[in-house]
Amino acid sequence: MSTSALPYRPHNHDACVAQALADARAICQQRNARLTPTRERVLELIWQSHKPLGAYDVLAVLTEDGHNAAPPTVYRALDFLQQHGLVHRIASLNAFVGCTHAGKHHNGMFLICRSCGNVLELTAPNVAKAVSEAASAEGFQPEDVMIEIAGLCPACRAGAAHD
Amino acid sequence: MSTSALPYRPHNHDACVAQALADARAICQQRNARLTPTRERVLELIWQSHKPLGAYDVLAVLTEDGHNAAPPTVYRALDFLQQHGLVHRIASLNAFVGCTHAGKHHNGMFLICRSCGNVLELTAPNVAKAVSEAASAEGFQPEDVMIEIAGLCPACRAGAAHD
DNA sequence: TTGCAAATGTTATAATGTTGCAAATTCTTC
DNA sequence: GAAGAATTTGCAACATTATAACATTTGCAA
Repeated sequence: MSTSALPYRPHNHDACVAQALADARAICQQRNARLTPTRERVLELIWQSHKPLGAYDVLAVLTEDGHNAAPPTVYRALDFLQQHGLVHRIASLNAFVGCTHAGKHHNGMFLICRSCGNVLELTAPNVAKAVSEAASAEGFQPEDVMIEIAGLCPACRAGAAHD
Repeated sequence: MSTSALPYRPHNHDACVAQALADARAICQQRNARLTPTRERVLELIWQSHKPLGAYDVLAVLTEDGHNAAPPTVYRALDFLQQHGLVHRIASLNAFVGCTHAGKHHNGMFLICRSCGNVLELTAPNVAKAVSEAASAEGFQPEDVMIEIAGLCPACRAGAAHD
């Protein structure tokens, strides 16, 4: 059992990844989308790291795997995974994280710890509502909402307290 | 008077730019920060465009100006302007816009029209509050909040209606 | 089994951003 | 005003992130 780089609540991360992959397979089957070996492997790699993973990080691992991969290989897989809501791109980091609410169409809100690098995805109805109201007040029709919050996670706050 | 690429409310854009520059000068003076000619020119260029401007777009204009500029020239100016709250970087576009609330420390919320490319900066207290509450509920200490909303601005919605 | 669409391989290149060091400029202090 | 410190700029090279274009292969269906 791997226990490093956990998000806020401790958990068995291998099981967590396995679950995510199983969910992804189910979602893709239901949609007649092909979760090919490369795509699945990329998803696995992203899930194994709770920290956002860059496209070239993924590429490096694929190369270690013996996979003869080039940037488009990775970006295509990532596009696919994004389209099906299986991963999110964190724009402020140029990196990707596994989606913890796979399948549902949603725009997560991301808490990004600047110290340990972990990212927590949240769905905050109040935030979504406030954003939607603010946009409406300007006559703006929102389609894609991106909320990324950098700061300190609980663990790192505690650590920083007794530096 | 230039009237193209206006944000949601019509205005005299030249005056708008001039005001932004005057404000910037005042802010920098007050802080003993040096708004050098290059920095000021970059700020001006960004303000002249209501659409976000990429670093290399800025660079191209500086080059036209006869300024012997390289990428670091632009990025350094942009860093300076960001640090003093005079411009914002829009992460989802890798581009920069003039800050409409210069001087005040704040995290704007950006409405980005996917059709015309204009960006409106908003301060929405309800959104800020909801975000802060959601983060607190997770024990997370927010430092930098980034909210970027892509969608359709009022003008483009109207246009799209009778396509 | 042929034909089509989707997915992948491959090469090259575009777009964005950074590092490191030297030269010039501005500010400070005497 | 001159010496020295600090900031800003010039400049070259390079690093990182992402895409374009086209050929090839694979999976699936008629």
